[in-house]
Amino acid sequence: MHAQRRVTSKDVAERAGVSRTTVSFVLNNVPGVRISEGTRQKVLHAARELNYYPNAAARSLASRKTRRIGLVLCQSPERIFVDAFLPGVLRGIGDMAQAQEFGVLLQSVENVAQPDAYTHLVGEKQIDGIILSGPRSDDGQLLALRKEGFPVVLLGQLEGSGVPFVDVDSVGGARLAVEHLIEHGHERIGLITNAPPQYTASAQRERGYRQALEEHGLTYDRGLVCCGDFNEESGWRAMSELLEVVPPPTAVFAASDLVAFGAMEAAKARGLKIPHDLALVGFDDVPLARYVDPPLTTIRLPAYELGAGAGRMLLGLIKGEEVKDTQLFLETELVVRDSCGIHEGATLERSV
Amino acid sequence: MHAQRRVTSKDVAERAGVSRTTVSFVLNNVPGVRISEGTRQKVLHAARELNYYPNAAARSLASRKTRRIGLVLCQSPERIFVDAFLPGVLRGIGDMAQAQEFGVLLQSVENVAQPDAYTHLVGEKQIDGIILSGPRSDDGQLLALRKEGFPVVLLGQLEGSGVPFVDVDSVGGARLAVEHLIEHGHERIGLITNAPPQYTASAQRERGYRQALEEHGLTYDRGLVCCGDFNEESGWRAMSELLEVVPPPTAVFAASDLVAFGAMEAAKARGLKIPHDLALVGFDDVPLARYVDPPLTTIRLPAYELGAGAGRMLLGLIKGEEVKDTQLFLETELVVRDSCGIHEGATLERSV
DNA sequence: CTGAAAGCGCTTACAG
DNA sequence: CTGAAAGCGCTTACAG
Repeated sequence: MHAQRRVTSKDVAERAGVSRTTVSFVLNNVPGVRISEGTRQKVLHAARELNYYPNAAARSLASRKTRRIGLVLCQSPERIFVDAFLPGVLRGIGDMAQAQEFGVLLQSVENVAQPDAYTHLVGEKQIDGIILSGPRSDDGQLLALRKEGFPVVLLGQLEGSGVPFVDVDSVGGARLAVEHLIEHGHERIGLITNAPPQYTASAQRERGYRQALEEHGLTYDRGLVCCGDFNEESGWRAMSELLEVVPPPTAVFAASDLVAFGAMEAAKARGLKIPHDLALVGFDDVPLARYVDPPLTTIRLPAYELGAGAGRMLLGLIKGEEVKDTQLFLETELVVRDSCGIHEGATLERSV
Repeated sequence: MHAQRRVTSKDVAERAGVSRTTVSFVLNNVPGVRISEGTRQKVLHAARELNYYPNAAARSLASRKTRRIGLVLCQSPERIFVDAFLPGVLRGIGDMAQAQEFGVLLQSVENVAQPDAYTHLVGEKQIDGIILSGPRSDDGQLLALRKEGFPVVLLGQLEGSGVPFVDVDSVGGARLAVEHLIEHGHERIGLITNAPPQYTASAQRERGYRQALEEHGLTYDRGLVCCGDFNEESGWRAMSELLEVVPPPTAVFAASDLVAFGAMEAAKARGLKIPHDLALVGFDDVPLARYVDPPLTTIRLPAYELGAGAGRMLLGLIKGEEVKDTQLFLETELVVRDSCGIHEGATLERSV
């Protein structure tokens, strides 16, 4: 069907009256090689006239570079959360790649720990580097790749692994949320974590909560901390527990919007009005945070920037540039809506 | 760094004591070539021992096949909507590709109409076929590719173009929504379209609305139809107009959840209780539809199946299989929640 | 500043 | 059932 003799660099060379070497030099803009402007123009012209595209396979084979990066998406328990940010992250990575004329090869993986989940991409030389979203410590391939010196950037971090990453500044984000509550007069602030404490992000968000309290002279009360588990249901349960505490908290920081939604429903089910009877702040700013009732005050994650940051870092690594900062924490932003109560007018009366 | 002499098919051949031809034959399972079981095992063994991966570039160059499909994502005005389904669609495509050992190359495109938005992928022989999401009629490249016989499958349709596609059965979905309302006693049912009528999906959803009315002996009243424009704001405006009509509709079908959210707020702002004073049904079932107040009854789109269907069709086309059904309409599903009012117990009294 | 030639690592007629 | 050899279309020392 679409056979029609392929245009090769030979055709371009002939048309321009030069060698294929020269064609390659000008089309790739090879540094350190000076081509006379006349020759350059002739080549460019010929290429355009013939509608020439260099064959990617031939190019890769000869140059040992693929001009492609792999994006490995691991289906983690945080999936719903990851899904909400995927479009932004994808756009960030895509833009960075495109700017350098790199392609993005997508690989979804059920289970990163399975033997050949994504290393075949490296073995087959399909890609020059990898962005791995949702790294896990039981992922043996990752460390192996790392040891070989293959460029890898994590979206999220793997503590102690030394693998370059870009991640959200979760500690700072949590602190932002809790400080906001403190500044508006709350002193008994409950925490519902986003996930069990073995998850890095969970531990970090708790740390931020703790820091905020301590910096403001409030004591950390273990009894005001409950564990969430990614979904709304866990938020419901956690909030139910918190409301049993005597005296109950006047505000709750739920370190995940999804968990916050469940928590919100639980509070409402007990007849509490949010924010009047209980202030609530979430974390993530998933698209629906602004639609719940009341709209949720939360911490926004920079999805696009995460993708762009990871893309930029990986591309730097691939090019052998000296990447100074291989541990990138991106700042979050407090999005004030109604659930925290500050729009209600008065801030809480200090009760002491 | 990670130089360590590459393992090639020559190494495997030597270790197995056969020629590279034979290695290629068994590793690729070339049909019509019978290799003795002994030889086959020797080769497989050697390959495993050496941890051999065939070089993708060399393979592509020699075979003229890339084993990759391109996924081109166009940033359309429906972006927010597309975003909500991207993860599912991606998973569907990824699963189909993976099953056939194909890779997925992602390309986001600002504007499909720009000259070389994605054809360079074809020119460079990066991919064997394309899935194009959000096709537009002013996309010249598409028709050109099509004419060359390059395998293309659309996600969404381009009427009259003859390009294979998989799409949602929008007409059927809209009918489902409106029939549901009719069956529960409504006779004055307003329509807020999801977008201006030049958009295919918009025209189709309106057609479904009309069909449902006519099949149930209700007359189509132009005065009960207002135009949405993708976002909530347009839904707010449209609902405001509809509520001016005398007598006003007792139910409204908003052919997009986002638009429905705006419409819902507009109705509430006028003091109407949903579903008590006005029933509302949306379309899309975006993730947040179940979280609004009241939870929105809507039409669910099969995101995963759209991706899987497009992947399967494209792979068939690439393999030169006879693809019987190149126009695939996927069924939607009615998701009954609270906004339509049927959970309120009684169905509306017929007023005639 | 430019070119001839080797080589990247496979697949695939062709021959036996 | 298996192998020798050409060829896919580039890049890249090397030479001039």
